[in-house]
Amino acid sequence: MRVIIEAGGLIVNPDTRISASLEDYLEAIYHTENAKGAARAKDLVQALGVQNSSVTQALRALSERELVNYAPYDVVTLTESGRAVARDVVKRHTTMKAFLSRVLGLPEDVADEGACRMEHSISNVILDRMVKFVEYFEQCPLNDVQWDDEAGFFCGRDDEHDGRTCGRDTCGAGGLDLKPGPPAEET
Amino acid sequence: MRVIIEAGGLIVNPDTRISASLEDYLEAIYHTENAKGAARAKDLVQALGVQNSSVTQALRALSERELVNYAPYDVVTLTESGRAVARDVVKRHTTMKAFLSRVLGLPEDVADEGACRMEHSISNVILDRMVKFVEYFEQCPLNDVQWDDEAGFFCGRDDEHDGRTCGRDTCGAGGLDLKPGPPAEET
DNA sequence: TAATAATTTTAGTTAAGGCAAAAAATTTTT
DNA sequence: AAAAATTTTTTGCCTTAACTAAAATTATTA
Repeated sequence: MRVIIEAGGLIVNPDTRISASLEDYLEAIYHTENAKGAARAKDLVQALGVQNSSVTQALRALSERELVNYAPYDVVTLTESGRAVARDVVKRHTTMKAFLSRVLGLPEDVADEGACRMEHSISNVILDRMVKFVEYFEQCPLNDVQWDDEAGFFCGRDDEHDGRTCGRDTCGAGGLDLKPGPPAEET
Repeated sequence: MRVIIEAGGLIVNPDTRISASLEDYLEAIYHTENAKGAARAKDLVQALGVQNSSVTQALRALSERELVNYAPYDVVTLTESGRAVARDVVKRHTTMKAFLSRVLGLPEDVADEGACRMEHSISNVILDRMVKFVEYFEQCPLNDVQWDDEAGFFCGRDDEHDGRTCGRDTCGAGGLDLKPGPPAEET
C-alpha cells in the first residue's frame, strides 16, 4: 500500500511530481489549445467543472512552475515544458483508454471515464508495457480475444483449431486463484 | 479528465467514497489483523511510513465512520463494514497486481508497487472485467502470450500454427495508432 | 461616452492529510 | 512500588485544493 508520493497530504503523480489536479488543468489547457489556439479561464471552468477562482489559483500554481504562459486577464498557453507534461498526461489517458476499450472490451465512455481516474497513478514503466501489450494484442495474427456481454471473453478463432476449444465452456469460467498475497513490502 | 469525486480537494475512491489515504489505513489494519489478531498504532506507523499523530487522526476518522473499533491507547480491529471495505481494497490491489505481473509480465515488486498506486482509482466495473481477463488469459488453451525483455511480447505457440508466425518479427513491433482522441466528455 | 454585462481576482472558509514537539498514558525494568 | 522507557495522544502549524462572496477589471451595448 501507499507508494504514492506525498506532498502535504496530496496524491501526486510519481513521475512528474505535480498533483493530479494540476495534471487535469494541463490536460484541459492542452486540448483547448489544440482546439482553439489558446485557452481562457472560462474554458477551464467549463472543461473541469470548477469555479472561476479555482482556475485562477491553478493557473498561478502552473505559472509559478513555468508550465503555462499566463498573465491576468490574458489567454493561457502552455510553455514548452508544460506541453511536455501535458503530452505525458494525455498519453497516459490515451493508453489507459485504449487498453480499457480495446483489450477489456469496455464501452468507450466507460473506458474514457476509467482512464480519467487512473491516468494520474500509472507509472511510466507500466505505461510503456501497457502500450506494448495493446500493440501486441491488436497485431498478433494468432490473437482474437473478444468480449461478449453474455459469454464473457472468448477466442474468435475457436473453429480454426483442432482439439482445443476456447469458447464459453472452457475459458473465463473457472475460479482463478487471486490470493491477497503477502502484506506487501514497504516503499 | 477529472471524473474523480472531490471532497475538499481530495481524491476519493468513487465506489466506497472514502479517501485513498483512509483506504491505505484500512488495508494495513486488515493485513496486520490477519497476521497478529489486532493492530496497534505503532504497526500502522511502520506499515504506512507516517507519523504517530497522523495515525491517531486517521483512526479517529475511521472510527467516526464506524469502520474500526478504536478507543484511545487500545488496539484496533476492523468492524464488519470496515472489513468489507478493506476486503474490497485488497481485492483491487490483488487484481491489479495479478494483471501487472501475470499479463504484462512485470516483476513482482514493480507489480506490487504499481498496484499500490492504482488500486484507489479503479472502479468496480473495470475491476470485474480485469479479473475476467486475467482468468481468461491464464486459462485459455489457445493463449500463450509471454513477455521477454529482449523480444517484447510474443506468442509461445508459434510453431504450432501453420503460415502465421507470432514472434518478434510480426508482433509488438509496428506503430500502434494511439490517438489522443476527442477532448473527452465532461462528467 | 456611459451604462451594463461578463470575467477575473482577492479574500476568507472548509476539508483532508501530513509533520514535529510536547504531554499523557501504558509498559517494562530495576 | 518507583523509575525508566516506550507508546500514544494532543497541540499547533503547514500544504493542496476547492468553494463563496465581494471587489476589480475588461468588454459590450445603448
